[in-house]
Amino acid sequence: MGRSPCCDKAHTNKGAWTKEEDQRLISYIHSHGEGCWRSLPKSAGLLRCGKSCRLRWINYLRPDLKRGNFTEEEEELIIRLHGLLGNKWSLIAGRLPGRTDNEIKNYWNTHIKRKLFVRGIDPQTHRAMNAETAAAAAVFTPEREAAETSDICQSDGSSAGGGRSCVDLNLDLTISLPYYSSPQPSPHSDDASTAAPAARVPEICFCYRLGFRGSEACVCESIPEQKFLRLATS
DNA sequence: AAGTTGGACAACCGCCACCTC
DNA sequence: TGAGGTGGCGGTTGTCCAACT
Repeated sequence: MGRSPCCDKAHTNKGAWTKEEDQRLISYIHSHGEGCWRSLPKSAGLLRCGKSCRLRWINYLRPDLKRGNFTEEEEELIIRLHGLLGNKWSLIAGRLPGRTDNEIKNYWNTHIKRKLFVRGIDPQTHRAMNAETAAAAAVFTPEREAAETSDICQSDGSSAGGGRSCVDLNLDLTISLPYYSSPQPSPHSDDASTAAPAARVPEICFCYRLGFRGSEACVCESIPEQKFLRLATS
């Protein structure tokens, strides 16, 4: 006995989405929010698998998606993150606002892989592929690391130990509030600079980061004091 | 002009982890 | 505690289209 199929394949559409299907999905999610993907197609009047709806929304229809070409900065960040995380596309996507794991995965396979090959670097191991290129393309030596880091890091003189802080390269993968190196004013703390690092929280609605949108579930905008509290107390 | 090739990207598939009962 | 349901993830495939022969 195998697992039950996620949907009735005999009565679902496959392939490219039509404009009408997109519109149905968008309007349904706008009025009901994300979630319960299994029952969503039926409720929204779509002849699609729930998984397909989720994928279409996350990878293409979400309003906060950043369309268009990847910038040099994004590309370098992806390479560095891939070197650290491997094929953890969702984690990498989490560090690139507006980009999806699918988009990054595709970009990696079509652009970056080739570029690394040209450089003589194995895209999987991020190491030189042969002895000839090893000397030139050796990675992760302290000197090279420092030189490459300078590309995506900026000197702001505010951080301890050298006065450097990396731009959005927080690799803390624990489930917690994000940490920012530069102090940000917060209504929860009178003096952010004197607070312990763990207590410094930025002004970001975590409901939003979890996928809630505006009026759907989040009331942070109307009650600023509740930012973060919903996650912590629920 | 027609056929072929290859790049780009959307979409699907199967597996896994987590949650609920 | 284990079975089933569900969502999420990564790998792979399918399709479109432009460049090339």
